[in-house]
Amino acid sequence: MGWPVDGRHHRTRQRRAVLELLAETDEFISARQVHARLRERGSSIGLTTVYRTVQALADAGEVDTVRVDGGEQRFRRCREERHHHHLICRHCARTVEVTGPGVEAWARQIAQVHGYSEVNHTLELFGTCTECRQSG
Amino acid sequence: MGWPVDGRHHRTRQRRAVLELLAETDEFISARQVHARLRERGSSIGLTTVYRTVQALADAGEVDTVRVDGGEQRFRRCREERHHHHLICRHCARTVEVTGPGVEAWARQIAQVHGYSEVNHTLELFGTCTECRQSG
DNA sequence: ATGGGTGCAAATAATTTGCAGGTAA
DNA sequence: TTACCTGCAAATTATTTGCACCCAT
Repeated sequence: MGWPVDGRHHRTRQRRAVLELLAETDEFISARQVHARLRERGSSIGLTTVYRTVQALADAGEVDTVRVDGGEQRFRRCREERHHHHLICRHCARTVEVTGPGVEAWARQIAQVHGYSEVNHTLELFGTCTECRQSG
Repeated sequence: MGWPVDGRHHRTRQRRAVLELLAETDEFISARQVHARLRERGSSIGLTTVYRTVQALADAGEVDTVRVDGGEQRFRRCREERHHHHLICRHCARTVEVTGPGVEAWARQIAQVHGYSEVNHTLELFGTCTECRQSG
């Protein structure tokens, strides 16, 4: 919950590194990418630790996640506090956070009509960004 | 494309079996589940063939797919011709097809504002259905 | 001290691919 | 015939876990 600062968790070099990398990265990246980028810049860290760290951050709601085609999970630190969605470039993964005005209310209503409770939803937009369209 | 009836593809016992099972199944099921259910009812079929068949159907747009938490992919034959979304029970996978009136237009507009082209979106609702709430 | 953290190697899990036959058209 | 199809075994890919050791508190 209170991760990454909460009494029972240690502030280690590895976790700081992952957090820093995510803080300066604007696209959704996979655990393996986090691992690779950290190694490139000389930071010694194990892939296992990266997996554990990003997963913990996701569980704590500190980062958003999406599943891409191959079933791979990708992570991104959220800027918005409030609930929001993402517009993601399918080529470079450049991401914009957007909010869906009617969506939340619509979802609640639809769920109620069909007798479903405790609803939540996933909504992601995929497209080709300006730069990728030009270079593609 | 024109799958499952299109000149260059054979109508085999295995494909018919997968198609039939999907036709009578109302929840999203995984390739492994398709395989298991077919075997239960005595139909001999290889897991590989199931994977290839459901994937082909998905590519052809004959079935919808969602990714569940573990990254596993699940398939379901769509009833609706038009574009639609799903309200899925997170316990039993019972599914209802729903349409999001404003969502499509909203998505197009958001994408345009940010300069993204060729947009599509994924939108799924997850909740607990009436029956599962009572028995749970 | 000591309980959480780390990372290697091995285990899982989902899905794909190589290849030697089968079979629909 | 002749593509296309099937299925086993082996390979891939993403992610998790066992475990001995390390370190932040």
